[in-house]
Amino acid sequence: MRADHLSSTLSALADPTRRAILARLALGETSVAELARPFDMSGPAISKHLKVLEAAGLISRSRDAQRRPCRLNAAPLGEVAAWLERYRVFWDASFDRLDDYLRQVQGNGGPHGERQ
Amino acid sequence: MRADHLSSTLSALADPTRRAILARLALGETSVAELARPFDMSGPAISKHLKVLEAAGLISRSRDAQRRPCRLNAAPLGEVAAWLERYRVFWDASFDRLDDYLRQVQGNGGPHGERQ
DNA sequence: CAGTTATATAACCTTTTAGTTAAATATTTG
DNA sequence: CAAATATTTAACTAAAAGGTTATATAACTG
Repeated sequence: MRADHLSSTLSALADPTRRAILARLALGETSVAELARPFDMSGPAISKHLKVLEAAGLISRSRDAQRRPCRLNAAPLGEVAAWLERYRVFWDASFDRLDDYLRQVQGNGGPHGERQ
Repeated sequence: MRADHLSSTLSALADPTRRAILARLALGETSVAELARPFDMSGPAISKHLKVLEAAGLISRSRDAQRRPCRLNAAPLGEVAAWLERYRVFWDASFDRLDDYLRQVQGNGGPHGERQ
């Protein structure tokens, strides 16, 4: 398991089952059984996914009779978004054009740089 | 390796070495050797990290004599940001307060629900 | 063309991940 | 308290991840 928080958050998110669980939880708190329903997967497998999400701080669990309802804790997603912000300029279309411009000017692509 | 694009992007990002490589590339295109310099890690290890980043579409490589300079390709980061947007409301402070309010009103935390 | 530099691949090892089934635990209900 | 329900833990397996060293490839340089 990785030490830093951002890594464990990203690692937890890098699984479609876990992202689907978060999407369900965005609709509201619910039980493990209901979270498991959409998946062709054993209960213990879901339980492990929930453990990963909990370890990453993305969900928290309470108690309701036999049920252990889960709820979304989105704070770590905010940290991911904050990390991503530093790169926003790189994927904005305006920057793509800026980047092309800089490469032309600086000639980093060589004198015959692909003009597109 | 996971099938969907978002998963492989998040998986590629879930490693501090690879994120550091991206941070370096945000300063501009550079060689594998220079990317490797800050890390106490063999060349092949870095080469593998670059392969993971390339497979996720986060970098692309060109040729400059013996060098294979890498450059940042931030488009997949944009996809991550787009995915995250759906959750922004959940980590904004205003929502946290709204959520507390809803729990009090609906009594989901039980009649003696933790008031704090 | 021999040597050097830069990088990639092969083969291997260890740890982690993601799943399984069977058994244990916690809680409610009759 | 026995049975039922909801979930977790244990033990196991297979595959993937992340690292290593040794070797191969590609391109330049004398």
